[in-house]
Amino acid sequence: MSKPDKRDEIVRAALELIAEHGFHGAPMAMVAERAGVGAGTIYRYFENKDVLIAELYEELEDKIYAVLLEGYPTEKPMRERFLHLGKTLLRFFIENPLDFRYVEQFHNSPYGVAVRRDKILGTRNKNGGCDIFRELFEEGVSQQVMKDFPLVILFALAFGPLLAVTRDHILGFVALDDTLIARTIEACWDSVRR
Amino acid sequence: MSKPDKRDEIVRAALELIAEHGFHGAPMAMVAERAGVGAGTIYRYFENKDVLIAELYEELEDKIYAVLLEGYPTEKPMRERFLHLGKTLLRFFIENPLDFRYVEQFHNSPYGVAVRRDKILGTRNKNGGCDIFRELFEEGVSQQVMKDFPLVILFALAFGPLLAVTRDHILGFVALDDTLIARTIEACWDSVRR
Amino acid sequence: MSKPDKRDEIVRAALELIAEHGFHGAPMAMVAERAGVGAGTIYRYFENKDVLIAELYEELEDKIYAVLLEGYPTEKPMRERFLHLGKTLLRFFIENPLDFRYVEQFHNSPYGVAVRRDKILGTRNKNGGCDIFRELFEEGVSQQVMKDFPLVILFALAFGPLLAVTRDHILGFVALDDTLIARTIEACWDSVRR
Amino acid sequence: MSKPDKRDEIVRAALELIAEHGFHGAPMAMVAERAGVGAGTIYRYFENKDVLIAELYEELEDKIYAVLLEGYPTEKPMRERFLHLGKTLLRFFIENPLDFRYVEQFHNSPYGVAVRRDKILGTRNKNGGCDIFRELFEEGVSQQVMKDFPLVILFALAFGPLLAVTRDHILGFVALDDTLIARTIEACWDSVRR
DNA sequence: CATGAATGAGTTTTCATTCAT
DNA sequence: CATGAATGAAAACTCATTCAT
Repeated sequence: MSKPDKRDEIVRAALELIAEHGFHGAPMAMVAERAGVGAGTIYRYFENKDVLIAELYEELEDKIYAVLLEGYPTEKPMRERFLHLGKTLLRFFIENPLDFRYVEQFHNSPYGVAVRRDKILGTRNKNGGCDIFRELFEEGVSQQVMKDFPLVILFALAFGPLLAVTRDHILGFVALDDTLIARTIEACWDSVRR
Repeated sequence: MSKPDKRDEIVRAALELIAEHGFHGAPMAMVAERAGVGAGTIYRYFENKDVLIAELYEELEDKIYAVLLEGYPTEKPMRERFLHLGKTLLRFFIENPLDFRYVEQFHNSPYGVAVRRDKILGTRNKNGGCDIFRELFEEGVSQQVMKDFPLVILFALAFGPLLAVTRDHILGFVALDDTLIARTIEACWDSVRR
Repeated sequence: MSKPDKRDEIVRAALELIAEHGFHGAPMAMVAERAGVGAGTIYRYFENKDVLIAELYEELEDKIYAVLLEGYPTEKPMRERFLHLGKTLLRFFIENPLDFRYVEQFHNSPYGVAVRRDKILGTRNKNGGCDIFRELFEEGVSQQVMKDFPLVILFALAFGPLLAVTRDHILGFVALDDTLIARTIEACWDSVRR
Repeated sequence: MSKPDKRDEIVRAALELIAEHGFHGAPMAMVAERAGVGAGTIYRYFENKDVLIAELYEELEDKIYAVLLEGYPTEKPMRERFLHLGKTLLRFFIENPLDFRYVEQFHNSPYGVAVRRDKILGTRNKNGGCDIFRELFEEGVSQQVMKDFPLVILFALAFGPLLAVTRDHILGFVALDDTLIARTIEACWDSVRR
């Protein structure tokens, strides 16, 4: 019972520090201190810093996928499903800025590139909630509701603005409320739908 | 003739290394080595690493703005102007992947955030080609051709997918040709237009 | 037992090297090597080189004050008290040439000037054995046993020759024995007494 | 005519910078800049930095000796000659704080120790105005006007307070006027006279 | 002669990782 | 298992000196 506790503390501390200061602004000693454990203890749970970073990312991904799947209107029309996913994701990021900052940092690092490569090439068996998007887009294309783009481009049209908008919100460049969130996602829908 | 040579070599080396390995994966010693100069030489041209990073970014920005303005169809309808900008930018990034990677790294760093803040708040007098977008979007909104969004969100809708798509192309996840580029930018237009 | 050991070794190594070669002739790497520790270890005990230098000085000061106060003839006439202090200090420096060299280096550096300023302006609460001199001189002036000089000048008359003579002894320009020490301090007394 | 000009400018620049910032706070490039010459030019006049430092010191010494000898009352009694030397030197230093700071820096450095050694051991043929003190003290001892001390100690008794007092004056710890100067030197005389 | 751009060895400091306790 | 003191390789930056122009 004490083992998972420590692990969780380490993960939480790493998330906070990396989200705020970046990978290089979060020395292991600082992570250990904030987690309330010894520096060496981290290495009992994670082989090294890279592994800690990668596992932390995977946990976040799982968390996000769980949120996305919750209340996902499987039977509703595609547009509604798209809007649900977009709004849920945007809201999640806005309410969990640390998670967002971390995910962003991760994607913009060598680690992130490798993970994406695996994911897109389908190497990874566990694609998590990502499949939900893939299915949605594939269905959208095949049913001629969405534009006939490669999946990767549909992802870009849907997520690109979403991430950019979240960043701006967190940095205080724009204040997103529910209305604006909904309208933004609808604009994204305009870009993917026929 | 030898002064600009060295400076250029340093800038080129920094661009390559930072684009490929990030700011922290490009030690000054490595930059010097790749530039074919002594380590101390860099400091004759740039006060410190931060200054080198910032100046390199500014040079890239100027380069990009010049490209965007070239052949900009001032008199044509808004849609065409938007498409021109989008396609030109996308093509530029695809043809200059190092520049793209660098700009991305920069934006995702403390430096970049500060610069964006200045730009959005209009503090910087020299906003370069950025103004061209601002004007376009402001005109689009006021003439009710574009959706009535805050500027920041219009930026996100236009650039978000563009950057995402470029990243994927560079990583080899999708092969963008002229047709795909045109269609992608048109999809972006769908998201901003009424 | 190992913690004080390392710290002591570092302090000792720093004292030796700085005494012999000056602040700039004692790189941290050299201090570490002579102390038999890793370079990074120094920074576990001292925040940076300046702090190491300052703390080392304070330790020396405490040591010196302790020596001065030991056997200080509080009740004896002023002349004897003066001679006691002078002779004790001179002997201490001669027997601890490294300490002397270090204190001298320190006083002749920006650090030292700041410390002296604090001391003279009485800003520092802990003036240590320095007070013993101040009291002696103040009493000497008020009782008209000493010349009516500002304190600073009395200090100069008493310590100036003492430091100069120690330096010469250490450099081998003169060989001070107990008799010569006593006579030298008596000469100093002649300069301050009425 | 232009050669000595440059040399003088270099020497002046070095004096100013070293006096103010110490040897290590006066890079050759800075000396060159302040002197208004190219960095390489310094090396046409001085083999290296050490030589520059040493020659600068010698020039200062000559200057000081010249001042001391001017108006030296050869025929007057010893006391008056002593007071003349002391007061003249003290005044000179107070009026030329840069010179003083430089001389002090020099004495507290490896360079200075070597020079003093040469001087005291009489190795150097050119002892400059130092001889004037030597003669005075030797005469003082032999005529039993001064205490029977080794020369080195008499030097210490005379110069020690003088340098200390100058330092304090420059640092603003005491304000020396003509009266205080005279009284201070008289106090020094008390310490050397029988 | 004069220059000042170029150099690279040397300096302080940080931090991921290990290992004796 | 947990610890955290110790490590040393690596980073940014400085500066005395040289040498092509």
